[in-house]
Amino acid sequence: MRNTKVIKPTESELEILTVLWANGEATVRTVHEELTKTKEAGYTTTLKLMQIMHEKGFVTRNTESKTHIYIPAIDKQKTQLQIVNKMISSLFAGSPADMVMQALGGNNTTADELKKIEDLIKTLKAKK
Amino acid sequence: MRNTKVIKPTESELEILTVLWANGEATVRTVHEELTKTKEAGYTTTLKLMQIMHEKGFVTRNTESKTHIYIPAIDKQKTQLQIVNKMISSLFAGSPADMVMQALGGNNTTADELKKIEDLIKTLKAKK
DNA sequence: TTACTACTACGAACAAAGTCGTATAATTGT
DNA sequence: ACAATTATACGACTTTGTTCGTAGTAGTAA
Repeated sequence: MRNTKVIKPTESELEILTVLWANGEATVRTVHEELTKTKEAGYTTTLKLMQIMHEKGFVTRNTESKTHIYIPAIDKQKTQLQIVNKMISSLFAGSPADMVMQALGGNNTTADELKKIEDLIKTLKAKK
Repeated sequence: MRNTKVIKPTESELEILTVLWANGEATVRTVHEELTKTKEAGYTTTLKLMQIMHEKGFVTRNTESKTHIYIPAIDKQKTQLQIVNKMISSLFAGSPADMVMQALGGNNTTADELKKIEDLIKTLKAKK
């Protein structure tokens, strides 16, 4: 049961996925309008990116009606995890603790958030 | 005092910087041997990348002897923080805790690492 | 029907990153 | 001195990501 298929969305693809994850599904038009709130982009550029994502298997789509509906095909958590892990290995010499320290040290993390992490660590330690 | 020069090393450049940061300074040979512990790469490829990094100002180098010595020219902490923060905002809706949970949720964290993070949290909580 | 609008498909152009071969020069060992 | 080794420099090529124009088609309104 190898579940180690490497998924590597690009920066732009990630932006699109974020919209799809938030909406469950969306048309190119919807995604495009969401994206252009933040940055410039031509409609056909967004379209093309989404078509490529379809080829890569990052999304599926319903083509019954003329206007296609896109659905994310890769898992949000799993994708996030892969990206974080990659960053840990390329930027933090493989030490999650080092990255966490940057993340927590550099931001004003609320006491509430710290508590959540603490609990998580307790759970993880219990599993060992 | 705007210190917002955007530094965006590529994936490969980050790997090289990590070696330089760890060693303080290094020759191409040293960096290359370190990299090839993890992945395939030709020597001249590493060399070229480091030359480009020099052009970009990511490193300086001492060319007194034939074998050049490369020195990181951008700050480790600052670079890491910048990249981590960008990821937190673009992929984790601005919540460091969410990202940390992803990072730790992967089963590759040792008990030792967990301990370090636990200590860090204690320290942070004490500061509040 | 005809014109208009909204959509998809697709190729071309471009840019950035990474890879590598080759020329050449300095250094080392015999 | 000469061959072997170890460097740098640099151009060319490949791959990947991104952007966009254009053609064609389906639906819509007059």
